[in-house]
Parts: sequence; C-alpha cells; structure tokens
Amino acid sequence: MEFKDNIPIYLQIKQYLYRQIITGKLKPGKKIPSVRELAVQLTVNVNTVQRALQQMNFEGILYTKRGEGNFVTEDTTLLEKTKRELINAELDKFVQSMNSFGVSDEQILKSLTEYLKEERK
Amino acid sequence: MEFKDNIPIYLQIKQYLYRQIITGKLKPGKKIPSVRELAVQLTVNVNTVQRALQQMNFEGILYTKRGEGNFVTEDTTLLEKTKRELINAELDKFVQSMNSFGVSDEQILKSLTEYLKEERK
DNA sequence: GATAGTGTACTATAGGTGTATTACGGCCAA
DNA sequence: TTGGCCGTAATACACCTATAGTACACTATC
Repeated sequence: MEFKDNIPIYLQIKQYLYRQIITGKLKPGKKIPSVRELAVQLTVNVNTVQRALQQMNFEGILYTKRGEGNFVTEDTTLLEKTKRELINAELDKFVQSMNSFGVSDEQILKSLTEYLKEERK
Repeated sequence: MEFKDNIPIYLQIKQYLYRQIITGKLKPGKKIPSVRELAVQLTVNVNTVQRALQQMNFEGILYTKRGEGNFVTEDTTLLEKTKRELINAELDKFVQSMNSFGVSDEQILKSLTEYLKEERK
C-alpha cells in the first residue's frame, strides 16, 4: 500500500480499514487479518498497525479477543451511523474547501457535474 | 488561527496563503505581511512561516525581495492556472474518497445536492 | 551613518511518528 | 502438554516537525 507523506500512516490505515468495513469487504462479526498479517501486507511495522486497531477498538468499530484476533463489530446501527458520518465529513470538507477558493454553492455543483463528465472519458 | 493536528502547520499556512491569494485578498504584485507579522498573527514561530514562504517562493506564487518582503507574483496566468489546479485537486480527492465509500458518481451528485439544501437552513 | 524593518541562517530542544527488536500472556488444536 | 498463532507491552533509535533564541545580511529612510 502506498502512503501519503504528511499524514501519519496509522491514520491512513484506519481510513483504509474503515473503507473496507463500510463497503462490506470486511463483514460484521468477521475476523480481520492479524496485526502481523496486516503489517506485512501494508509493509508497515506491527506497532503502527496496532495503534490504528487500538483506536478503532476504542471507537467501537472493532472488538478484540485476546489470543484470537480483531473482529468487526456486529452493531450494524453503529456501522450505518459511521458511514453516514464519514460521508458527511467528506461533504463538509469539500464544500468548505471550495468555498474558501471563492466557489459558490451553485458553481460547486456545476464544477462537479463537469468534472464527472470529463472523468468518464 | 486554529490548526488541525495531523497535518504539518507549515502546509496549513501554505493553504491559507494560497486561498488568500486566489480569492484576491492578497493581490498580484502586492506585499504580503512580513514573516514576523504572520508569525504573530498566526500564533506560530517565524521559522514555520518561513518554511511555508520558501516553498511558495519556489513554486513561483511569491517572490522575495531581501530586506523588503515577500510579494505576490504578477503572473496572472500562473495564478489562474494554480487556481484551476487546486480546485481540480479538490474535486479529485472528493470523488475518489466518495467512491472508496462505495458511493457512485450519480449518488455523489445526489448527496451533494441534498447536503447543500440542508446547509442553507 | 544610524536605525528600523525585512528575509535568512544556525543551534538546541521537545514531541510525535515509525521502525526494529524482544518479550510476555492468552487461545486453540494437535 | 506443546507448538503455533494471536494481541500486547516495553525499549531504543532515527526522522520530521515545531519552537525558542540568537545572530547576520540586506533595504529604505531619516
């Protein structure tokens, strides 16, 4: 996995895992790869993976069974809520950013529509 | 100025200045506040400001007159180009992010439209 | 020339991040 | 019980970021 500089890797791992979970690639109640496996797979140190998992554990999106592994929460309500929140945060960031460039709400929609058209080529 | 953790301050300063320039709050050819002034204004160390300015200097968006100050470039073509690039980068990030959440292009437009409606309340 | 304001450079220090390594304790199946 | 996975913890090291402080060089102005 490639990591951007300027953003801590453990945060990028969190993002990665959140996306895996939200898109259903990692399913509720299912075991996720072990810290050592993830460390190898992401070419990162075990400690770095662990920091990400610890936080996600704290956030309730994962739970840990010592000696067994980490599992995706079965709380589908929380999962849905998390997804909505993440999407909303993206919208927030995006609109705020565009506004700070002096782009009005109407222009944002226009730009995005054009962009999506361009992208499809 | 409030800074987000997890992103280097000097990068946030760059973003801030880019936005000031792009939105015309800092005009082409005009002197920008001195490093010491900015440092106080942004409650940050001089060195941190300087790193941001150095990079922007290198990028051509600013030019330095030693002993006088930093000035916004008069190359309006570059300014326009920069603005387009920054906006495009935002669009890129946004769409990519939404896609990674399993949101299709059509859904993105829908979500954004709804979001903007909500926001206006 | 003196002064004030500008950018620039250097050192030292502190904290966060990431790595490498070692070690310990829990779980499970052979 | 043993061996092999698990998560967890602690340590030491290196790097980047940010701060603080000091000093120097350049410019304009009086």
